[in-house]
Amino acid sequence: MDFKNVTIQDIAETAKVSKSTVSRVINNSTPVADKKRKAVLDAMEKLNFQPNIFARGLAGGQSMTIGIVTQNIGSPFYDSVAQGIISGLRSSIYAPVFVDGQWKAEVEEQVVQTLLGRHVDGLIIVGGLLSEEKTLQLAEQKPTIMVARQVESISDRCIYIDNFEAAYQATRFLIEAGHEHIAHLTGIRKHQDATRRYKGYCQALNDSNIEVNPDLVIEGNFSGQSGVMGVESLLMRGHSFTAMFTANDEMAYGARLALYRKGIRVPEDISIIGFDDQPNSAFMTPPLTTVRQPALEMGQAAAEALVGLLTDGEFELPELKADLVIRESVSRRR
Amino acid sequence: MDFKNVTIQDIAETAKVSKSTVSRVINNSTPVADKKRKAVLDAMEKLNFQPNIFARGLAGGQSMTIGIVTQNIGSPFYDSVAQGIISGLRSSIYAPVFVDGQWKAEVEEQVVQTLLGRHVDGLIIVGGLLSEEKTLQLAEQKPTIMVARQVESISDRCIYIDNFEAAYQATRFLIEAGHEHIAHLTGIRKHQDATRRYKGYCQALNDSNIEVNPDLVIEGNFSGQSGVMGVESLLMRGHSFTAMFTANDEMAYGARLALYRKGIRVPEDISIIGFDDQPNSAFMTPPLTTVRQPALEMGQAAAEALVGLLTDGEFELPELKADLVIRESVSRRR
DNA sequence: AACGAATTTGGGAGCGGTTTCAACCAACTG
DNA sequence: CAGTTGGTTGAAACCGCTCCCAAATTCGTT
Repeated sequence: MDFKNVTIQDIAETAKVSKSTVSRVINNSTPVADKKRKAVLDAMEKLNFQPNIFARGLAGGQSMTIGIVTQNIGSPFYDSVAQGIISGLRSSIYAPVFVDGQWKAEVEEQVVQTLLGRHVDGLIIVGGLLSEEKTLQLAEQKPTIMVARQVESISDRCIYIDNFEAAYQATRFLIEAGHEHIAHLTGIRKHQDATRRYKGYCQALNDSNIEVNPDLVIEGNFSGQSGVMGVESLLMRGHSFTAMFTANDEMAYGARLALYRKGIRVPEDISIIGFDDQPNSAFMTPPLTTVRQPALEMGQAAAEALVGLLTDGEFELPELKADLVIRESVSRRR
Repeated sequence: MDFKNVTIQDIAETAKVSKSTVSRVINNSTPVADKKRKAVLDAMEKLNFQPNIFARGLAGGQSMTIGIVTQNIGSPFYDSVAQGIISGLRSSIYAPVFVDGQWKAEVEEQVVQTLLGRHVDGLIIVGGLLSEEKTLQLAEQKPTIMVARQVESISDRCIYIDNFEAAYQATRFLIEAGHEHIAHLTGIRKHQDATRRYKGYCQALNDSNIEVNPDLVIEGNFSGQSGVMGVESLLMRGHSFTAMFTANDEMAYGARLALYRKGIRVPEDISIIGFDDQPNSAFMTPPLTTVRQPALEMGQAAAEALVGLLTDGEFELPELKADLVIRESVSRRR
């Protein structure tokens, strides 16, 4: 192919204009006579010109990249968000750079620094543990959108679903199916989402005049393993229950396995409802009833909003809602 | 914090040397007198200097980034590889940039171009459909490592497990457990891995003097849904079988669900063995016996090899093997 | 026809590094 | 002690692009 890199200078020469003019047509920054514009465009086409991103960054201060901080790319939820971001960015000039915060505040701070060091033009932070203060500070120096996390002071730049409400609905669904003794496996306490889901669960019970039984609430950590342990301790405690709500699907899988081991049937003996609607949940046996977070949409909306923010300062974040996907893991209690 | 960006010039001034010298201590390119080196280092420390990546890239031609092409970041296997790459790169000066090829040759070519346009210093391609010719061409112009894919002409730069062998072992395991009628749900035909796994399955049967029954082989597409459809057609065809080997875990989940729906027990009536050892497989009911691909290790090894290649031209790719993780989805046939 | 205003253009100074090249300096040789 | 030698150092060119500023051109007026 082309051996030497084609520069703006080369195309300026073949189009018989100055490189300033070339730069202008590339960036649409100043009107250029149609004739020259065409000449430039033709030359670019002919020479297969690709602007050097470093030179651009150096001179203009724009990197055309946006940094994305996720927590644990490996988990299905973060994946879907990432996919959404990718697709939301596809038609823009921005390319995503992903870094992983691993749900550790120090790591997260460090990767953000890396991103800043790479002069990303904007930031999307998915979840995470960054303190409100730091987040705010960050958002002030760099266009930032938060996904799946609510930060008071910049709530207009956060996109998230109402975890409290979603958990409330899930629990309510169980109650309406006739369940009264409903266990709950929580997520990690310091995760905002986990506590909101817990509160939604409590509220739903209260609203139906069912007292929250602390013995039926077990703290998990969002892992499958904690799901099996949760069920084991629940069983050990001896309080009977006919349904359970787990703070994510992963734990539901674990719970389901533990139950299987004990020969307890799902949903005949115990109903389970999860949270997230991971792709695999449709293939659990029985298929898991769960709360679907519109992860893909969230990512996409975040990306589009950020591009808007970067382009003309205008952006809009939709109100996304979680909804219940009803499958077969919940049975009606007579 | 620091308001204006600190440049090499600033630190040159406070250290009372020329910027050339500063550049030298940064890159260790030319010996510098200990005194000055220390002065420079101190100044860098004091001013919290961070070299401008664009300037570096422009002047030196190095971007300190490496491009990673995955297929469908969302799938567990690719995720694990990505995690491995991230961790393999963590201690290096290189930062990863991920792009998604979506298992589509055109998309893949395009994202590779994007990467090249961003002047990545090296490339890691995970899986993918790029033609051998194109791959070769790419590998010549940019240091490249292929993961989970074997390309003849640059096989020293590929890291993959022997899919044929792994499938052979899996099938053999079933045979040794006394099964003779073993079904197989294949992956997508044009994926190299899928056909190798299929061949391994055939070979294992042949070596045990069991004829491959075409009616027991169903073409799937690696999705859970294709797993349920696979089982449905298998059942429809009416040929009895007591075990099945699916080309990945996802399909095993689907198969398991379909069986559950028909009231067929696993593993009592039918044994299942999968491939990949996805994190969720340990929580299938019953926990899935499967072939573990050391995805994380592959990613890590690839990253380290690439860094080696980039640093001093030396690299080494370990021989990684898949191994069987035996859980509870296979039963002994008397 | 002449003149000022409004638009397009081109020139050139950066952006912040790397790298070549020549100058410098101290130590070593004969 | 002059002449080398080899290791350090600084000056300056350059990487490719953006953007300010002034020059050039076009246009509308009087």
